[in-house]
Amino acid sequence: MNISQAAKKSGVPAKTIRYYESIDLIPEAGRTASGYRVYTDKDVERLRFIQHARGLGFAVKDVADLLALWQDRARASADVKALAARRVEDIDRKITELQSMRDTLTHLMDRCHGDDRPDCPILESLADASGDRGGCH
Amino acid sequence: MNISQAAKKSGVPAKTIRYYESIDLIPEAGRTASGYRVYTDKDVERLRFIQHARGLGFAVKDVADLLALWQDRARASADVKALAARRVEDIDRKITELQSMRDTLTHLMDRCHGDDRPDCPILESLADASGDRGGCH
DNA sequence: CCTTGACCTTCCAGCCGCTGGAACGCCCAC
DNA sequence: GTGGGCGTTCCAGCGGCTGGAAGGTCAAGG
Repeated sequence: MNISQAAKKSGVPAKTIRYYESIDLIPEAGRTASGYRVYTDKDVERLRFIQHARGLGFAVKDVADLLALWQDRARASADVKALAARRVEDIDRKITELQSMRDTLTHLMDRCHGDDRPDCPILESLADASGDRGGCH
Repeated sequence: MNISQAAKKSGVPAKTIRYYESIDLIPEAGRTASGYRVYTDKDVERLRFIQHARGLGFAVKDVADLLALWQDRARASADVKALAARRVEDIDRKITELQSMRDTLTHLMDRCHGDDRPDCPILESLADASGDRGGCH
């Protein structure tokens, strides 16, 4: 199967497949006599695995680790779980940060009348903001 | 005041200040005879404004818009509020996405015993994952 | 047999928001 | 004058692709 079929089956765009090959996330694909890349169902399976891991937000480097564990029959599931746990920590940190931004913004928006007059607590807060976070409760 | 003092006062690293100048987020700084950049308290105020807006996750382009509104005495606070509202929508989308990743991961982790045996629902799910999201309820 | 158009290839550039580093100049204290 | 700590410029790289140019290949239709 050629690259666009592999792309369709795996959900990974052809350009991205070539990119993954270039960074050695996937092995070099086979080639036809004329130089076209050729993919097997196994390759597609690997690409789908990558796609799912990326969909959970794993960095490409971590995906490489996950792939290695996946291939390793002697793996310890604890290693996989540890990777997942770190990813969850990452996510939690990000959610907390976003939530804090959200709180600040909605707090300021509540105080902004949002009409055609120039007075705006949002801009005032950006200009003042004595402390970085939390502002003024 | 020179760039490192402006950096200290504003919280924006010197390199980043130069970068902001290069992308025209801030006007070209004044210069001494020998070519050193010179900053006023007003420049620092502007940098602090930028820093706070970035801290709320506004893209640099949006920060430019916020700066323009800040400078514009005839602004409508509604325009500022609209920018903030779009930012909140953005944040909500991201939080939702992260939460969904988190849910999937913790669900899988609960099912992974995490010992030295190789069996691992996390890897199995990445390999199978019939549907992209949600997996298997 | 030739053309057309859809595929494939490579390589280079750009996105965002910095950040690091090289190679150089300036200024002040000792 | 010399050392070290500032400043300057410019170029490269991070992550994870994505777009586009320039060219080769392939199958179908005239």
